[in-house]
Amino acid sequence: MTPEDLSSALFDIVTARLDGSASITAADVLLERPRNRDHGDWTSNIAMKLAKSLGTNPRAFAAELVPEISAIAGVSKVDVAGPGFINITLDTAAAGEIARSILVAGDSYGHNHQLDGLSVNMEFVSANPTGPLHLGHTRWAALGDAIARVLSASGAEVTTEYYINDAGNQMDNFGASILAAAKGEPTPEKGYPGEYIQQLAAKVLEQVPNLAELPHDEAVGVARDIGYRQQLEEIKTSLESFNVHFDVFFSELSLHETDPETGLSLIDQAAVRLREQGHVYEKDDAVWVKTTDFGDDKDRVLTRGNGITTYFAADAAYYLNKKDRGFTEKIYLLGADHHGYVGRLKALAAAAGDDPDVNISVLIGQLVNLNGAKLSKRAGNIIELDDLVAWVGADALRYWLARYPADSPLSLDGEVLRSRTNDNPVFYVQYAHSRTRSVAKNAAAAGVDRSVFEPSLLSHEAETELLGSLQELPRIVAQSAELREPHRVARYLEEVAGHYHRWYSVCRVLPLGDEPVTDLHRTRLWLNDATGQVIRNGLELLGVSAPDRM
RNA sequence: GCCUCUGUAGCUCAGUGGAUAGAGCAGCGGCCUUCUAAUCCGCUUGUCGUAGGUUCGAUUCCUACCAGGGGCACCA
Repeated sequence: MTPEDLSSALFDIVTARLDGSASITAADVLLERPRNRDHGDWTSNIAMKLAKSLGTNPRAFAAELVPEISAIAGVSKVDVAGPGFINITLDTAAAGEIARSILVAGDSYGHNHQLDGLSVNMEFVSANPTGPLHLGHTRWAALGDAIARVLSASGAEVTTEYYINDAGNQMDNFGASILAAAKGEPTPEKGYPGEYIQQLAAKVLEQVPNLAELPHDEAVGVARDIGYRQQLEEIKTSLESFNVHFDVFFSELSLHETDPETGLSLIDQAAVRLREQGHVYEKDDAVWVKTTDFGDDKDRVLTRGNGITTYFAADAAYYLNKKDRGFTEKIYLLGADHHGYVGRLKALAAAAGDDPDVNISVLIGQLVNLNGAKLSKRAGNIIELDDLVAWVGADALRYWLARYPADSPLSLDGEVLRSRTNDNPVFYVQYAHSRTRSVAKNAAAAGVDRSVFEPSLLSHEAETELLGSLQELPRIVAQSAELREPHRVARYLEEVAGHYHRWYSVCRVLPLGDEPVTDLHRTRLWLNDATGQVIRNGLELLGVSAPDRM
């Protein structure tokens, strides 16, 4: 008896009762875990939802359903309570069966079909390649990667993508900064002052020892190109060490390159396409897109009076490129400092003929600060991602960043992240996992194996609670994917870990002293192992390791 | 001025219309010769920012207001 079985059985009963007088979908027949366990294992508010359209009293309607629900295999008790809740209690064996289901499903337990058929482009981080990843990027790296994982686990086809802003003045400023450092000159105006610039300059000089003798513009170009390649490699390495994977690194520069056959760049082509759709006009020597037709608060410039295209033009070309690659949904994960982009991106999607409510999602996250201090790359007081990882560990950092909703302000406290106490929930969860492993190991040594599984024996209150939480993983994952809120997985894991620790303290898997090994011990080993599987699968979705020992 | 996010226990925060609003921390008090005490058990804490509205029911949805964060380029 999985929750899905119960849910579909309930759905059939309600549908039959309706007899075509009202239509409902499976999603309407929502089964929930009641907060108060006195209200049973599962509860449904379907009677209250339907009472109005049926013109009947919710309690009366619920009461009519009770006999049929009671007849479902594995259901031991059905009550109508309060304004019309239907509270369902399962018999012990039916509830315990989930432990076996989990172990059969293994690493795929929790995966679901909520988003089957959805093709998603998930863009995040996209930091300028003019310096190392720093604190400001950590949240998007952890969150974006976790979102991609829950989407995939829910059946979506996901491509993770990093947009490299490798065009424009900033790259020249970057090159000029490296050149200045190579020559021992002060950082130029609008340049990058960080210590890493010195190291990049040293790399450039290794490859081009006569850099200082080249004509200035050429030297800037050489410093820029070599520095860029080096910096991008370091960014990729940092992301790997943070367990964040990108399928595609997309170069903005490639949007500017002209096709030798047509003489047009992707940006030019985008302008043509938008013009063909009737959304482009000229004013004050510039070329504009009428994004206000699609809800933007002002029109946007594609080509400036001086003939140079804007960053927005590249955004447009990039969006069209994603559309051409066939993604039904383009997700952008941006910081709150970019929230002004939402309107123009949505308008862009609409102008391109897409549905802005379906084909594009712009997720805005609040910024992170560390011990109250905000950091600026330009100011040179950056805290690099690598330093943070080395300081507190990738697991603690990723878990902390993933356990809060994106729109919740977040501050990092290095001392808490390093602490081995309940201040730092990652250890609470990881410890629970390692405990399941050590119990399993000791069980093997004590001759307890999984040769017998008798779920009706899992009748202790702590086991009921634990089983109840274990069966929720699939719906938690589906919900996290649907809402793009992976923090729900983290909060759920903390709940599972709590139930496990409490179970551990009252229910022994191993026999005491000279006690014989019983079927209860064997069956509990199933439950122990199933718990380990659930925690491992959940942590995997957050990109956090599940150690066997701590 | 406009847009947007946030406001829940002393602190940090969960809670996508349900029943008596939760967790961790902090505070006080318990349990280690038996599967790892990084665990567990007990006690204590609320005008869910304010005021209206929507309905069987609102911390949750809508409106206004108050307070705080962020944003409103022919920069990238």
